[in-house]
Amino acid sequence: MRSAGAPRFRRRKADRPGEIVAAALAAFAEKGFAAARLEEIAARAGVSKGALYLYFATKQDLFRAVVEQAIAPNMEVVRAMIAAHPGPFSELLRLVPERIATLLETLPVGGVLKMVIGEAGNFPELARVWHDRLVAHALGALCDAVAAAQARGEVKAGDPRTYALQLVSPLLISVIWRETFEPVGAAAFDVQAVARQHMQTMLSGMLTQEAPP
Amino acid sequence: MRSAGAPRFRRRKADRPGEIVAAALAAFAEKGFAAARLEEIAARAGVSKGALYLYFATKQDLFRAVVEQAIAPNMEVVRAMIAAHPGPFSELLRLVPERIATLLETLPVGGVLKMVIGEAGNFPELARVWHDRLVAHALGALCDAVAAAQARGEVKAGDPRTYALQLVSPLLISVIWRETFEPVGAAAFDVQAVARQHMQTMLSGMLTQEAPP
DNA sequence: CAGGTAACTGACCGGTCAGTCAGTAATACG
DNA sequence: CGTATTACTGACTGACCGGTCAGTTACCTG
Repeated sequence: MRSAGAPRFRRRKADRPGEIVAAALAAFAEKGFAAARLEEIAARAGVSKGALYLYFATKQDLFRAVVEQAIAPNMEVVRAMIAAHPGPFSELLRLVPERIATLLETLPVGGVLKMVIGEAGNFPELARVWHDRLVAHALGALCDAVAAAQARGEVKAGDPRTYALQLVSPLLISVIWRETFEPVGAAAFDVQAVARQHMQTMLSGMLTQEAPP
Repeated sequence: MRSAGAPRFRRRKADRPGEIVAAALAAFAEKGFAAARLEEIAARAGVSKGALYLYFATKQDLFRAVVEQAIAPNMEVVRAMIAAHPGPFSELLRLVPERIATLLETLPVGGVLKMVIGEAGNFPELARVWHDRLVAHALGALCDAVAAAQARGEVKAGDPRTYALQLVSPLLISVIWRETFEPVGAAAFDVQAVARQHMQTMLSGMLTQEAPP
């Protein structure tokens, strides 16, 4: 006995997985793995809890899918970054950080980062996926760029992997800061501004001679 | 009917809270708030679960106490850092990072950091305590030192708060890296080495003139 | 417009765990 | 030594939540 024309649900097998993963990403990023409720994820995705299990075997499986999805677009970014700048190191440093900063502000990297850090202890294989498929690639690429610049005599001696770490750390901490302390009333860091100043500092700290203007 | 001289437990009201908090710190740092079991914390502290409730009203209360305790020794570190180096900025930068690195390796800062980042969304008031009582002080002190050095003409123009962020970020990321990716087989960063190289880079990046040897 | 298929629902189950409390035993004290 | 006090124990409870499944309903096909 239901009013005509308003079906209780629609059958949309193709779209469900994506919608569910998107809802799960939001929930996990907000609350972390353990505290996120499947019931709530289902509600956000506009389905019942049971429907989740038509597409994902377990909560961990869903988490895995979320991490995978959160990786894919970022990987593309990394690849693009490498491909675009074979030129002199000073030029790379001038362009890349701002681009990264923009992406960190656009994609929900902060939430995912928080999640990976927070749950790494309990779900090591997810930390492994995140590391092997994304972090290692990105760091490796940056590392190679630094090493190449050193070989060309542009950059001072020093461990290239550590240089890579130095380059990205303030941006990552800015994002973590935003997720952790801003909701609590702490003053924000403007990721763009941090990127600019850090680039400036690192340029004059790493280069063997003053960069051309 | 129990063998003589071996009491089932001792009454040690004074020592219990400290022991329980220490056990809880270890458990929370290892597993995070939600995944840590009160039963296990009690066992580590050598008491039954019921005993926890003689000293702490709820699990959250215990978490609060852990955060508070984890703050205290670090606060002392911050104060010492400020007090010890009114001298020229280059000298401060030469000594402080290595000292910080040592402390990051000694105290269980990594676990606590992970915990605060991971649970900030679910327990905002704890992030607030951590920020107001520790992070803000530390960052503020470093910020003041930078600003003073700028006033003396030692350090280039730029936002001092951002400079402070740049200075500490790689060390923090190193520690987070250790907690997150090393257990999964990722290559480690030697925090000491990172501290040395970063100090070097930042020195020549921030100072208005080459530092005296 | 049947009849069949499978996407979807939602009440339910079993396990887990924070929190309780009646009882027990260690100590303080007279 | 006896007795009062209270730190402490551990079996228990109630709520919650991941996961299940019998039933329901949208949609497809002839």
